[in-house]
Amino acid sequence: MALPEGAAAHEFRSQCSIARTMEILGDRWTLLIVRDLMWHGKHTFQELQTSAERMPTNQLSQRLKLLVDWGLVDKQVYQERPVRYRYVLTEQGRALEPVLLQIMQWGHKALGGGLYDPKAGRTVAPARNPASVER
Amino acid sequence: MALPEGAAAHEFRSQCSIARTMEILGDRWTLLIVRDLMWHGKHTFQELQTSAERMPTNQLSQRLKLLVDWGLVDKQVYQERPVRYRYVLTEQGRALEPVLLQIMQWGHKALGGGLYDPKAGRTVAPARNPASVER
DNA sequence: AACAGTCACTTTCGATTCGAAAGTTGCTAT
DNA sequence: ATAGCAACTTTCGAATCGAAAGTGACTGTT
Repeated sequence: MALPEGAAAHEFRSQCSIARTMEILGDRWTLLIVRDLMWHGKHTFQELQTSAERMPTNQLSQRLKLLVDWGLVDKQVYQERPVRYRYVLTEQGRALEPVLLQIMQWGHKALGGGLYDPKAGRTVAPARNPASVER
Repeated sequence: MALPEGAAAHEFRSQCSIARTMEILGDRWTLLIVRDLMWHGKHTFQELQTSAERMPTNQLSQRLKLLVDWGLVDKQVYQERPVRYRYVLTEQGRALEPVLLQIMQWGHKALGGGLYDPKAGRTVAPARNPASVER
């Protein structure tokens, strides 16, 4: 099976799995898109951009394109006339769930962020105010 | 116990633990510093900057400052005259190990990166050429 | 037929950040 | 005096970011 275009063309700067991953996911937005696709039932451009963090639309557009190129996301037409698109995680993309979970755990403990339970589909521990975060 | 300065002053853009974490670790370099401090015995500025990925020294300097501000890294003087510094992970910093491990797993499977075993202190699966990465 | 609305983007542009290289500081060693 | 090293800092052009406005294809309403 062939690589997605974006991936095939790319020369990684190092052998390290972590470095390689950071070349794809190492920015403020990309993992938030993955989070919304994975857990929050957001699948259209509209839904993704009206998400909590209000990412700029040009960034969303670019990131989605990259995620598709890397084979983490699939872009499907779910309606013709007018044509509308739905973004869905591929198997590769879904494989990021343990990464998201670990990051969430850390962000919860260290930064007082909320804790979401994917199985229950709801937040099980609300975020604390940054000012009250203790070490 | 008080928050580290950088953290106390900061207003997160969202409640989400993942979004908060990405505000700190969401760039190409920061996690690589954490990786080197955690697993590869690199603790001085010199050691960190001659690491595989050759990060620019101004970035290294900035990132280290932020990591110290966030309380993930401790900067210690290990030698006076001339004064020399050693960077060490705090407990918060060490708590990132499961995150690193999951990212490594994903980067190995999805991008053909190498697999390092922290307990054994060595690479247990070498990186594959990007061109040969299969899905 | 004209006009408002929706979705999915793209364009623009000033501000910020990045990265490569060179420069600085404080000290030791010859 | 000169060279060398560690740990940065400065410089500066290039790349990227973010906020806002604009575009195009269509539908639904008057």
